[in-house]
Amino acid sequence: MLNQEQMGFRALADPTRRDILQMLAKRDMTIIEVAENFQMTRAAVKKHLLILNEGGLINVRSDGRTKVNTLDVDGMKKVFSWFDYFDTFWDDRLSKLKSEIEKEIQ
Amino acid sequence: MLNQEQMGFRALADPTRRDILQMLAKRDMTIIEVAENFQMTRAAVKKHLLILNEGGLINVRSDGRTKVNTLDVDGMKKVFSWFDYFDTFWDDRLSKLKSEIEKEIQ
DNA sequence: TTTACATGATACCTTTTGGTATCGTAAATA
DNA sequence: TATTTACGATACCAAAAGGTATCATGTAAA
Repeated sequence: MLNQEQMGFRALADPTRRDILQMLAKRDMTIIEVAENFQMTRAAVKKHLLILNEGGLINVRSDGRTKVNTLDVDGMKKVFSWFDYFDTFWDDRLSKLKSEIEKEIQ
Repeated sequence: MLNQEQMGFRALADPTRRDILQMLAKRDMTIIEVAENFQMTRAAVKKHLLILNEGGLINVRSDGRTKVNTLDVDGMKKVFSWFDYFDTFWDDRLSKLKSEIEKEIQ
């Protein structure tokens, strides 16, 4: 098995899966609800959900006979934080934040 | 051809390519210098550099008979900014950044 | 000019990926 | 009980990904 970081990035590599994440950011959804938004079969959607789960980007909660897919915010953060390595290059974003915070502090 | 966002995420999906990006964040490198850091052939590294270039994450500058690979900061930012969609979930990261910057300011 | 060097390009191979079709199962419900 | 309904699992397929081996090319240096 590959490491968590790799599984996370792998999960993000597919446009369908990125779309699913954005959908789950709005609200939790069953696999059927997710599949309604795509033209592929439910089986294909299921595979994407599996990969998202393996990447730690979503979780599944049981509710009776239905299963609800939810965004895993911590998993998302972990992938997101890979970019921290490049913080020195994000100057304008950082300085914007910085000036906002400076204002806030005063 | 696929869109730029997709090509960017595709480029980030491979661990070798993410390593290359981190190396180029430290300093510009020729393909030979990059290849010294891996056990695969130069041809394989070349393919990775191509995909990184197609994803807009690196640029290549000619210098005599050598070619120098450089990080494309703007391209990196574009992929990075995909995560903006999830800003509502990043609260604690923002506050962490905030406290770091506050320390810096003092 | 000749030779060495840095790089690119192509053919080929194996594994992974993204998809379909199909079958199986457990829980609501008529 | 019988039948939907929500879901999972598996076999299979075509295309893409990641790698090697090999050959070609342009530039620097002896």
